Amino acid sequence: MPRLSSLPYRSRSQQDAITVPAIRHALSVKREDDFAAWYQAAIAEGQMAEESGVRGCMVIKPWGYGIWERIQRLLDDRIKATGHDNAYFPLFIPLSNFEREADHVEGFAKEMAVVTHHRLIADGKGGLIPDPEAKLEEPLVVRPTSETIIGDAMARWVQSWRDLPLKLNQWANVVRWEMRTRMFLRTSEFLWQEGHTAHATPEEAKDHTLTMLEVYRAMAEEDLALPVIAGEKPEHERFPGAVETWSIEAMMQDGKALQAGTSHYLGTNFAKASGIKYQAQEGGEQFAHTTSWGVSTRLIGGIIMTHGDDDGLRVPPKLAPWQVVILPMLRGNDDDAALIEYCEGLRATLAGQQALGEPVRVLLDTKPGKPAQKRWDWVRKGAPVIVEVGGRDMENGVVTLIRRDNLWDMETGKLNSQAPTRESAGETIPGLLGDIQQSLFTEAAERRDANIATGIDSWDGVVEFFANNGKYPGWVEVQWAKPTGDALEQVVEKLKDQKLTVRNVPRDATPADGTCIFTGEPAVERVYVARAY
RNA sequence: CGGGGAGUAGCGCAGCCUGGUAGCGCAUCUGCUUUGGGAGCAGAGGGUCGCAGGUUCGAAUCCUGUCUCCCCGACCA
Repeated sequence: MPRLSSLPYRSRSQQDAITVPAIRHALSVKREDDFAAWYQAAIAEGQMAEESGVRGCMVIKPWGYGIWERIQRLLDDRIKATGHDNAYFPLFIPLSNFEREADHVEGFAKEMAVVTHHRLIADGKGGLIPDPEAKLEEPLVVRPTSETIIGDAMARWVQSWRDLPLKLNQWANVVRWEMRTRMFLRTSEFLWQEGHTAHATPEEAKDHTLTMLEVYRAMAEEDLALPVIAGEKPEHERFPGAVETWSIEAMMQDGKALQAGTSHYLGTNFAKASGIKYQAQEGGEQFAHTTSWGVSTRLIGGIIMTHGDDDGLRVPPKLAPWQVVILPMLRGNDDDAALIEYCEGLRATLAGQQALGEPVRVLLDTKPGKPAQKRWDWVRKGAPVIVEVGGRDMENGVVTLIRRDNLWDMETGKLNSQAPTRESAGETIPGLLGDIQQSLFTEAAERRDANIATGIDSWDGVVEFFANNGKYPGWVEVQWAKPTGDALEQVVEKLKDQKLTVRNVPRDATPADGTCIFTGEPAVERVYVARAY
């Protein structure tokens, strides 16, 4: 078994930090001490979101929503590029429509919000109650996902083989009445994208399921700097009503797995439930084969727990609403105007350039306030590059530049800063943004790879790994015989006792060559086992 | 949904046991000082103590209910 040091203090430079005089970090809680509390502090201090007063629902603040808008834009481009059109379907689904697919009902029935009345009346005590006279003939459910209502539309829109494939996507909110919620990771209402397609053949539909899985992998790794493992979910983790469920799985800094996106091949289950039929080219009526796939605001939780550090968020440049924040050290005197003008020169230069394929998003922050306070606010929010400019910088024709991904000088315990000339900063910052995007990915990928144990060939070995590998143990890759039915249930129970789950069967894994750690039979595939969110 | 903990100023908390009408630190505002930087001094503003009932002359404090958050469990594309 490889010897693994505990997360999140993985990198060499961070380990060295232990010998340096105490650094005054921007957050009061450290990842190492209490990861859950750190996560909440990072969200609050990073101005991402706050509680709303409604169970499981959150207010996403401008900085957090700005990151979601960036994800939307980048992913929407990828979805359009793979031939999908956006549409919008209703929030409310008639109960009878929702009832049609049996597994789907079983999967979601216990977490539904139901609308039963359409009017309120005074209760005579100064309050309001649903008007008993205004009870809906048929209750409406708030969508937990839209397979059934989109299936209903597809049944109308698909008549002929010429109507296929039908490739739709919608950006929407959905509601699932969760028992236990966590900001971004599991909220009762969340924002997401759900793609729905119909195809003539199972081959084409399965192929498309994998196409979208690959879109998610690329989006996660290239845009979010989130290394993921794409693979198939085991039978018991399938989406209700799906024939195959695939996922991308990411490792958080506490070693837990986060399912970051899913893509489902639905067979003809929903086509049969909704009546999505077409006249085949060779004659005869056929059911379409459908797919669905989605990613949600949960991705933001993944970004926080992957890139965040003890000073708050570190937002990958591709996602940062502002990639560069210029902070003039305003003194409230006559010199300020010249300083702002000097900064504006850099702002205009950068705004006219491209980084990572788009115009640089640069903010000249002239909001009143103490410069140092403003700096730490942007550190906590995770702006990739912070440029501070004081009077002496201006005299010398330079600026003071801080990279959020490399904040501290570990030798001295002080902030790491460079002092390029203003002209040089204008030229190098676009490239620097690309470097930061890459360095965040590399750091996360190295951390993940260092914390996946391979070669464990027994159940006892797995138990030992999770028992003896510190607070943040990571994942194990093991081989199994892909049990089904009762045999699978026994395995799931065994895992549950250790708080473990099977994550997925990696798509690009080398073939199994050993024995199943659960049954001792010849293994058929490799799976990842981990604690999970 | 079960067990535990918690809701008092923007944030973090004390006060609650032993009811008498709210306090500390940070933040905010004003003034002065300071000025390569997460400042110092002085003064000031801000809270129907989660909400609703009850007990009481009087409730942040005691009782009941309820909402929300956190942790553990069950559940969870």
